[in-house]
Amino acid sequence: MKQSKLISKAVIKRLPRYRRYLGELKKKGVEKISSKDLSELIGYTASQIRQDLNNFGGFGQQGYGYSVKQLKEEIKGILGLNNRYQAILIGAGNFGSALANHLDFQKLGFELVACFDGDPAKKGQLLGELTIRSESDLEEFCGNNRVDTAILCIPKDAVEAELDRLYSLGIRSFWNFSHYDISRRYSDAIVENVHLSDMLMTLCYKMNNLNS
Amino acid sequence: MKQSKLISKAVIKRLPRYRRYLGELKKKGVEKISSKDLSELIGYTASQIRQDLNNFGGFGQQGYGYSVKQLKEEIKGILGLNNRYQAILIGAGNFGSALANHLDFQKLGFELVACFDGDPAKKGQLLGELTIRSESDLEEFCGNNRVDTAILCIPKDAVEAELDRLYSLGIRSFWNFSHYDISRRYSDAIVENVHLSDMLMTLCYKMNNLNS
DNA sequence: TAGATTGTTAATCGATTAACAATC
DNA sequence: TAGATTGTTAATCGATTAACAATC
Repeated sequence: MKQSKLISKAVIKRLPRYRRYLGELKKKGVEKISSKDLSELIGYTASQIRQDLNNFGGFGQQGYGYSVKQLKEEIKGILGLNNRYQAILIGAGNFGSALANHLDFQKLGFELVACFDGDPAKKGQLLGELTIRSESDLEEFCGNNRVDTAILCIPKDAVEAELDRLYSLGIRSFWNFSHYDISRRYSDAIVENVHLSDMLMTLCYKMNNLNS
Repeated sequence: MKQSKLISKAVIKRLPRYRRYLGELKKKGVEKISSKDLSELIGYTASQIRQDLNNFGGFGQQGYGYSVKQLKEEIKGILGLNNRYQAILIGAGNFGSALANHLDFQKLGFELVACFDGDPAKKGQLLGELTIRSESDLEEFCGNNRVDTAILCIPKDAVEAELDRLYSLGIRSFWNFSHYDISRRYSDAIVENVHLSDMLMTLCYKMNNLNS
């Protein structure tokens, strides 16, 4: 991995898709693949694939192609999926529960180490393998454990106060399911936003504009 | 709204954000806003805002700015949020329930008219205002009701068979939470993908590459 | 009228695609 | 060696930013 120059956002967004398709190829026992064949599978141009991969180093071999296994590992490394960033879940409602139950955090570079909910009735309940903690135990937990990331599954109105708490506890990385604008308040925060309603609106737009 | 030329994807992706901020301004009672002021609020350049809006028509007034109320309505119209596209939910697990309970479909151009789940034990249970139906009632329901969109909240392995069924029932619009590649199978399908694990990987990458 | 701010054209920047020499 | 396919440079395309004339 060379990666001296800055990698563009567009490239980074494509990396998980590369990883996914390479994983499938590997499962099928495919050992090598050319940019052309991968192109047909994944839906990027062969040229773009070679361009993308060469941001990080020359993983291929002229006249041969790319080793599926090696390339998959390289991309894992680039994405940093071998990390175990410790994440806490804030809000154990429908969305929070869905994430906790269905995402394979380990494969994604994270470990879910705790979840918190403001509803006293939920305290002590099980969410997957975790016991739901009271919101008020947040400071104590963060004092005793390293916490790298907070997953915010709480309503927009509750985010600002919660964010201030988390930030003051040293947390700088957020996976945000609300529409609250974290980056505006803390410019040094690392934020990934999931705006589901925006996505559904985009689908609505597409449906409206089929013939164009 | 003129919209003779084709609107770029980049512009469309920004529209929901415009709508959101304009909604907030309207709530606060703000009547007009200049591209410069909106720029500081929303985080796009003033130039970009004017460029974006002029794809659809001259909504502003020189020397004055934009009417918040009018602009919000225009954007609603462009996105097509006054529609009531009839959507059905396939899969009433954690994610499906989260969507059904927390999204305001009416504001997003849709109406959730039914939900289906393969688990017989769930049949008849309430999900919000809807009663969960059996997967096997899908054909009958689609025969008696207009269905514009299917929201796929089922595991990847189950998607292909289900997709074929839905497609054969005439459904061409999909909100897809799995990693199954719908567009590859049906090139005339309108698809919006939500790849949560890809997003989390992107966050992982960002955390790894803070200093660059 | 003078000031403000749009609408729009031109300039810049970035990302994708095409081409091809390098090389396995 | 000949064929295949990469790595990389150059060309194209698209999106963003800057500039400014039009105009409210």
